[in-house]
Amino acid sequence: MAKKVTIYDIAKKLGITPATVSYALNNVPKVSPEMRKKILDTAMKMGYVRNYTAVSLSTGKSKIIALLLPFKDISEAFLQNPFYGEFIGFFEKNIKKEGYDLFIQPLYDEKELELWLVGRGVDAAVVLGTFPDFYEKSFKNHNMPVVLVDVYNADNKDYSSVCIADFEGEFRAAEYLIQNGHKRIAFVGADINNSIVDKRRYDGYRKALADYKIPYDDSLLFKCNPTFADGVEFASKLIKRKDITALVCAADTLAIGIMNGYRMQNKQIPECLSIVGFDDIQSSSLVYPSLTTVKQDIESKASLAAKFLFEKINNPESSIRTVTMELKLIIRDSVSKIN
Amino acid sequence: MAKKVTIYDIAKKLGITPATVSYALNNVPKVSPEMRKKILDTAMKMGYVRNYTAVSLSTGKSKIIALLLPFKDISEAFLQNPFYGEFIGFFEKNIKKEGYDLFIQPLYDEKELELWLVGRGVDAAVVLGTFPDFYEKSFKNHNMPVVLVDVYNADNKDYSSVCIADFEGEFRAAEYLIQNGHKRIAFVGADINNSIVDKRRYDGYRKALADYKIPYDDSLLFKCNPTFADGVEFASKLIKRKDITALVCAADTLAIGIMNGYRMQNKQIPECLSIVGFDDIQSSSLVYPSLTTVKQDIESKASLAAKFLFEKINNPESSIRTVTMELKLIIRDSVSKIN
DNA sequence: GTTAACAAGTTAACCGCTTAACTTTTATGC
DNA sequence: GCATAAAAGTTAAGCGGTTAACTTGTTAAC
Repeated sequence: MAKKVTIYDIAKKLGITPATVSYALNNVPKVSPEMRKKILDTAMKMGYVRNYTAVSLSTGKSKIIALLLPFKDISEAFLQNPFYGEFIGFFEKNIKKEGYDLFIQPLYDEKELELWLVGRGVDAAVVLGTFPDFYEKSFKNHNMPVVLVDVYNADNKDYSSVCIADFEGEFRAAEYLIQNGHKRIAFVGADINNSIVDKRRYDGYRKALADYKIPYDDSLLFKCNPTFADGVEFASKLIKRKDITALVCAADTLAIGIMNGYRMQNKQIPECLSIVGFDDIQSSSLVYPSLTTVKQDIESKASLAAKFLFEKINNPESSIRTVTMELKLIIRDSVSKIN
Repeated sequence: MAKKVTIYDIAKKLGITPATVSYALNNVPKVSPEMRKKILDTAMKMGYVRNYTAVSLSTGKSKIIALLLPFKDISEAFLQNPFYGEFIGFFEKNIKKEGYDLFIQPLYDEKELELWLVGRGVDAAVVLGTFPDFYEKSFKNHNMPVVLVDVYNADNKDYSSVCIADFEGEFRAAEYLIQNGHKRIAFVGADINNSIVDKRRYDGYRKALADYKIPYDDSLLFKCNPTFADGVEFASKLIKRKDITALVCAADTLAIGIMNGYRMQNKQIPECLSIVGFDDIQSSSLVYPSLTTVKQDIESKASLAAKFLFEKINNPESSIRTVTMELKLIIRDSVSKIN
């Protein structure tokens, strides 16, 4: 094991105090330019590497940001929705620029969260998707800078947040179907009484129907888990509804599952059913027919989240910021024109 | 900010020394059962959380394992191949059981790696895919416990490793095409002079042709980046080769891209071209037709990697272990029978 | 009845770095 | 020519634990 070089070693070699070395390394203007240069040079020559553990203990700042995923298990996030992987990549780039490192963590119970925030001493947190009460309790407790992403608890006006225009996005999706001549358009998503996100999307869909005077009744609202497998199963239920010609889906994974279910029963898409997804996951352009869907700009989302978070880190008194990002309808081949 | 509770606070409240508290919390048998209970109880009551930073500085062990991805950018891994997300999830579960946390990091240059290993004080590392020289230099230098996953530098007999039976897997893929009557079978992958993995797969393919006395010539070997986009482009080149009836693909992403390219030119798969992929990514079962491919057991891979790593962590003198995992051919709909 | 061994604590140094407060030297102003 | 301030360092305490070495009171052994 190579002996680790400390600021003491550097100080001894130069016949000065560790304090001076520390000041030099931190660019504190208390060291003469010549001395600073000598220190930096010998530090480099000796292969000095700053010990973050010691820095962290001493300053109380770890330069670590925690990213909390809305799943019990990390891989669930990556498998269920490519969104997370992409977001994390962009977000990491943004915080690395500022000298921070990222700890990716799944949803904890209260005790484990405390263990993390306090035990590992993270400086700040990004919360994705879900914001349980015990998060807030812990965050408040430790006065933690936090930014929320895709979180819709209206009562959380205490944190900056960035989310997407679900309502407008789904409005456009439904509108597009209407413009293609569809009149019996269904909506499928998670339980809109529990999922705020899907409720927002549902509302956008309803608004489009209303604006264009397309009749709606509750038989057009379906509930289904947003997963591939559940979509496949749901398809066989939907196929029986001969009146429905188009479907607005709250998630691409679900849409792709449904398409698969139709194919299994030899029903063509979009001839038998026009379908619009939500998210624009990578598979959406790969499946056949490729999926028309509502897309969000993940890169901007990540950089906004980072920006808001650093505002809080650098100035705890800075004001709360909230942004709702625009969505874009990506037109592919899963919608047919009818007359 | 809630005042952090330390072992000093606990000690003061009980009129004892911090040392005793530390011993109690670490289950060192130097504290009477009654005292231990009192300590543990008040620790809990006061909301004590162990400060890992301090522990780390004091013991030199951080309880952090670094996972090094073969990309410059984290998101590349997650987007390019779902394998990484899955592996990480399983691996994390395994190390969490042992009280370790995971730091996911992209490929570094030398200086940044040192900064990590030494600066953050990680205890051990898992290396995925690529093992650059400077990794080895740093690891040797710091006597770091390391396990290699999918790394094929034959000269690295110093580290435990787990990899997959590329040769046998691709042999089976080619054999399956042969059994379905194909005679002109091409292979496409990354440059086999640079990618050891794809060379192994290519060799398996060649062996199958040889064993079954199927003629081979170099016009059957194609080079293409293993990405969706490159696959789409490559398809237009392949379509011109009327003699080729089947294709062995070194990656699913590539295979799916090629399938897409064929569809764009109105060529049916598997009628015009039978195709076998490699990896069994999630999309492979979603695309149409679903992709026949070679699948690996990621969960076992991750738990083996964790096991080998802990052997080294707990006993640096433990012997090097190497495992090559079996692969399974998943038969779906992308291969047709010809006579 | 003395000694040795043990149980249950305590003491204090250490991990590597930061930083407020202090000292010494040199420059500045009038 | 003298007070004042600035520049460049030094000193030492502190961050929150760990742990080897020491102390003290009991118990067991012969």
